[in-house]
Order: sequence, then structure tokens, then C-alpha cells
Amino acid sequence: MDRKNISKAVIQRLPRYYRYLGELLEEQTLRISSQELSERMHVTSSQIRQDLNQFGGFGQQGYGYNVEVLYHEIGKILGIDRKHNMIVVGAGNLAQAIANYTNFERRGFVIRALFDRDPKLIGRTFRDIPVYPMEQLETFIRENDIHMAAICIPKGSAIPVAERLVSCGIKAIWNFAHTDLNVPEDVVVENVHLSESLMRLSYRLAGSDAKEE
Amino acid sequence: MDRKNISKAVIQRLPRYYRYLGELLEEQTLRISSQELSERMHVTSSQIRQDLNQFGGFGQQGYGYNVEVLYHEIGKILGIDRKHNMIVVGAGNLAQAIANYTNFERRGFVIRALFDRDPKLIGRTFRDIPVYPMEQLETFIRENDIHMAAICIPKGSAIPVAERLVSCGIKAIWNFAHTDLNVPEDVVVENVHLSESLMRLSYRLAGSDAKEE
DNA sequence: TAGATTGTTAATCGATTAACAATC
DNA sequence: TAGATTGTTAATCGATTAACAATC
Repeated sequence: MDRKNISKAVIQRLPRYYRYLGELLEEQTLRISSQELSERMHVTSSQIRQDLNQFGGFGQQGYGYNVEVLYHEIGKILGIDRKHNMIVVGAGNLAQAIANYTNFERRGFVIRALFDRDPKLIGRTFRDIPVYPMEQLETFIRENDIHMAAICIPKGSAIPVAERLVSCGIKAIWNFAHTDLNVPEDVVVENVHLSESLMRLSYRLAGSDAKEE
Repeated sequence: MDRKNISKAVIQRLPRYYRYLGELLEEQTLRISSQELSERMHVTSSQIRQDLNQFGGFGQQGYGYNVEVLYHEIGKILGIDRKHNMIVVGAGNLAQAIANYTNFERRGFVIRALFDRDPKLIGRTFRDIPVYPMEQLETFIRENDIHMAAICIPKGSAIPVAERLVSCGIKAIWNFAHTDLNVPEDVVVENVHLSESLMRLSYRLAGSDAKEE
């Protein structure tokens, strides 16, 4: 499957399909048509069929899609059919929130350690996940088959930390620091810029006020 | 200014412009051309000019843009020239992270209270922000001019909580629960679905592996 | 004035939707 | 077989980029 030409817009939507299919699975729904799913998700059925067909013909004419099959196929596409060993740089509130959230682990994302420079945090554990000093970052990554890292530290140190992560082979960075990272082509970065998200909300709030008047 | 026809793509980029202009301001840069800014931000200069012109002619031919003026203009557009009173529903790790992050307040987003149903959390404070019981939600919102709320609770209770928020006049919801909310037209929702963000990272990681081979 | 750079129109590119033949 | 619904092509719509006249 050549993923190079899958558009960003489709990838953006893929996890949402996965979530809705998971809900259908819990409701023990066996099959669903693009039409029914489109009503639930508030998107067009055309888009659903178009999106899914980027990856293969998962449906069946006259029947629709088998919920369980489609759920697992999308899971495979998203790479959550395998285990991902992760670390989190930073051990503050946000890092703790991520460490304590058990659902990531259910999806195959296993957090092996947190790293912080604060001596008060080093040695503590969250759900049995230990906090180590920053000095041990590289060694731990190399010795524990880690290939994903979350950055949950203030923006000032995020860029040098990203460089350290890249230098010891990390290929995917989940970046919560309020800055853009500059990484080599073969490293992927997913930014979660919360301030920007909040500003977009505030923009739209201002806009909806204006329209009311 | 008619905001109805501003495209989603532009709004998505607006806070990022704001961030870069803030950095330029800190560096005491007085003026910047769309060309220079495009190199810093890795977007086309054409897009920058096109985007900014949706809101007005902030630049000057032959000169470029005055950094300070543009910074404040975008701030106004984003609605961060005024104060927004917020509450956070939930007082767990994620809510604490949000409460402790002082930068939101610097942008005008003032968190007035957290709400939780856990008696162990009620009465605690984070940066002087108190945690109240869920029963006081409506009264507090009505009496303290709150018009934004963050939802940081498990998905099971997110939908009824959103309904309670809407019923007492909340017009903007920052939703961290892993579910979609169904709200009236005049209420805006900004979703932060962390699991989905992580899955997109994992998808791209898998894709970059494939390309290497 | 000459040079620089915006604002804006036109051209291109990509994404979404509509339509329908294929097929279960 | 008849009905339903996909997979896929074509049409539409929107967003990005290129180009350049306007203008500081």
C-alpha cells in the first residue's frame, strides 16, 4: 500500500472513524453502511467511501461494511496493531496526565519511563512508571527499544531535547511544547499546541457573538 | 469585518502567525516582509499575504509589516485583547496542568474555578484556583460571568456535563473528553482528542518506516 | 525617482461531493 | 432475480500558489 499519496485530510479523519467503529463494536452492531455511518458522524457518505477506498475495498456491495473487520483494518493502518514503546520527557502535570491515562496503553502505546531534571520528581512513579533524571535519557532509549517520545517541558528546552531524542534514534515525537521543532526528514512530529487551540476557540466565540448581533 | 467567509484553514493558521510575531517582538524586530516570515515559518509568502488580507491591509508596499502592529491586530482578531473567564470541569492531572499553566492567563484566559465530584479534590486549590463540587457548577457560572469551559473528565459524563454547561449560558467549550459533543448552533466546541493525535503520529511513523525500505 | 513589497486577480492544484455502473 | 450499497469516475467546490499592477 503506497501511503505517500494519502492526503493529510484523510489521515486527520482516520482516527475518528476508528473511534466511531469502536463504539459500534461495543453496541454489538455487525454491519454498517456508509449512509448510516455518515448520519452518525455528520459527514457525507461519499467522503466515507472515498476515504476508506484509499486503503482498499473493505466493504461489500449491497451489504455495507462489517464493523469488526473495518475496525481492525483501520487499526492496522493506524499502526496500533503493534506495541509502541514510549517515553515522556518531563514529569509535570501534563506528563502525569499522559502517564496516568490507561487508554493509550490499551491502544498499544506503552510508556516505559518519564524523565525530568527536578530532583523532587526523580524516583517517583506514576502507575508504576518511574521518573529518571535527564542524564539517563539516551541510555534508556537505546537499551529499551523506545521509538516514540512525548515532549512535555517548557518551550525553552524543547528544541535541544528534541535533538537529543533524534540523536539516539527516536523516529516519532509527540510535541506539547509551544514551539516548532526542526527535525530530519525521517522523523515525524505531531504538535499539540494547546494555546493555539484555545485561541481558535476564542476566535470562533468572538465570531459567533458578532453573528448574533 | 464579516468573519462568516473566513475559511477554516486560515483560522487554523492564525494562532501560529501570532506565535511567530510574538517571537519577533521579543527579538525586537520592527518590521518583517511576507518573504522573510515565510522562510521562518516554512509556508509560502503568497499564503501569508493572502491570509492576512482576509482581515485587512496590515502591510505597506515597499516596507512589509510592522511587527508590533500586526501582532496586536491578530491578537484582536483572535479575541485575546479582552478577558475570558473560564472554568474547568474536572480536577484531575489534565485539569491541574491547565490550571497551573500561567500562559493562558497572560493571554486573557482566566480560570476561575475547577469542578469535580471527588471529595478528596474538593477544597484543594491550584495556583489559588479552588476546586468546587459539581453541584455548584450552574450557580458559579451564572454568578461569575463565565462564558468558556474546559471539559477534562472521562467521556462517559462529558455529554451530560456539556448539556449542563450549555443550559447555564456557556458559549464556548474546550473539549478534552474522547467523544464528540452535540451542542446548539450558537455554542462553539474545540476538540482536543489526544488519542487521535497519538494515532496520527503512529500512522505517520508506520508510513515513514515503509518509505525507508 | 527607483526599489521593494504589498494587495489582489488569475491559474493551478487538491479535496469534496454527486452520480452511477458494478456487483454482492 | 431485485434491491441495496459499494467502488470509482466525473463534476464541483475551495484552497493554494503564481504573477503582477498598485503603491509606499
